[in-house]
Amino acid sequence: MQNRFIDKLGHYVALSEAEVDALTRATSTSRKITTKTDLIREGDRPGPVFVMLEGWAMRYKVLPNGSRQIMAFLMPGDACDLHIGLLAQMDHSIQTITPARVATISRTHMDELLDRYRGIAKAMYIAQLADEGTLRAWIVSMGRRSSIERVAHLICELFVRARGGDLTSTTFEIPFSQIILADALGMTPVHINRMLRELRTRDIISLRRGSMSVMNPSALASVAGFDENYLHRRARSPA
Amino acid sequence: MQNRFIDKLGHYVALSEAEVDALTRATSTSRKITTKTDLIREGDRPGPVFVMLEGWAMRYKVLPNGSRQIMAFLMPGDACDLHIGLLAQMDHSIQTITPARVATISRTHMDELLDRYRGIAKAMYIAQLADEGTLRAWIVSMGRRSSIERVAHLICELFVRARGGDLTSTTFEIPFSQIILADALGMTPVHINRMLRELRTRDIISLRRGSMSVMNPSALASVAGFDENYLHRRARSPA
DNA sequence: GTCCTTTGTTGATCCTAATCAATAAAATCT
DNA sequence: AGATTTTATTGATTAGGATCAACAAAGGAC
Repeated sequence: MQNRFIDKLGHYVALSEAEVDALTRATSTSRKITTKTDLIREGDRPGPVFVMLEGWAMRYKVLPNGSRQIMAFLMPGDACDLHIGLLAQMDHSIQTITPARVATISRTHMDELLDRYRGIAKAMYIAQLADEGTLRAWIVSMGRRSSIERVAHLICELFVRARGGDLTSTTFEIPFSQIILADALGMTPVHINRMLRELRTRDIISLRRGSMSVMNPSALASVAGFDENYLHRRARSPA
Repeated sequence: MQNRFIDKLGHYVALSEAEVDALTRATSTSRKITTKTDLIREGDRPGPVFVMLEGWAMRYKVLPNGSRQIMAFLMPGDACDLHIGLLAQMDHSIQTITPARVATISRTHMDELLDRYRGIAKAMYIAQLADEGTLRAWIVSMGRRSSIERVAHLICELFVRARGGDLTSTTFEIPFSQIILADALGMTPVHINRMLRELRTRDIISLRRGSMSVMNPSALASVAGFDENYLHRRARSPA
């Protein structure tokens, strides 16, 4: 057990000892970041690749009318786009949701790792494809699911991403305010509150201020119509 | 002027002659595909990379209740994910919307191109990042824009992607039925029809059965609140 | 050419979720 | 500790878009 990032990549691909070492070195220096801190802002020239070692963050955008839309959550083990450095400017911002510990890998160092270690490259490409699948799944949710299904689906997704696909395990805490949830799902905090109340009444989740826990994962998956295939937790078997 | 794929990559990165040659060879054999044909289906093991040379296609998913959500449009020059072959199974389907001509590049050939030609690799990574930006922009639209804004925003996006960023150019035809539009924007065909009527009444677009044309791009952009930065049409300048 | 299916169009009604509003309860600040 | 801000909660009302329905028009199939 190294760190959450190496764990996650190692889940996709069996990494060699040299690869684990290289990743360990690449993420050995990290910064503590306080909550609600922008790691990078829309319009900025992209810098290094960020790796979340502890804590949560979100990708988001604020529209001219002031409303905010969250487009992704980053949890421990997640990295932002590996080739991000190729872009002229960021099209969105990234901000911490909780206190966090973040490692950075420079663009040249990242390129070197991808070049030199096939296992790392493969694992990171799979991670990127899984992230894209997640974006598509959010589009499906926003377009074709009711509000309570959307809420349940997002919670399921986070649960599976954090727990490694085990929907049967015990409770799991998500450190989101209802405002965060609203801005991720394209709803109002008032309506989120009502949908959460409904799930709580059915003993599917429990709520504390600023966080919630899953009590009954299978009931939650049933409300959501959750199918986890888009998270691609099983890599392709060797042809 | 080779084909739309090479044009598009060449827009991101100045390709060497050898790179253009390699891409020309890689896309020299192509198939004609009739409209409404699945190129690949959800659950399938991913095959080669598809390159759209002519015609349009869409990524979509059908939910258990029968409703469909479209998550992306592919137009001439677009390719599906370059590392798609790494996944165990597709999490969505891809289907042609019009008659199309499609080239395929095998996984091993793709890897070879990325390995050998830095310009191709860079251009394709930028294209992939732009696709991700597009997915995020769709999430923003679905979450935080009104229905008429959503319609206008999608048309703007397609216009800019097809025209190379020139929002001032003349009319441009989009070969979508209103049903396609509805399934892309998470709305009903009835409501799409009303929003299109509104745009038509204002002389912003014109409609024919099965397609529409943009008459007044700047008025359209104004309705949409369109900011094209997410399409990343300008690559990073050399540091 | 005729039949049949798909797509487009409009009107009437309903319902989900937004908005408006007021209060409570934490959390953060100084 | 007290003041201020943020977050959660509930009720009342409104509105945007869905649903239901009916028909027209175009395109494909045979």
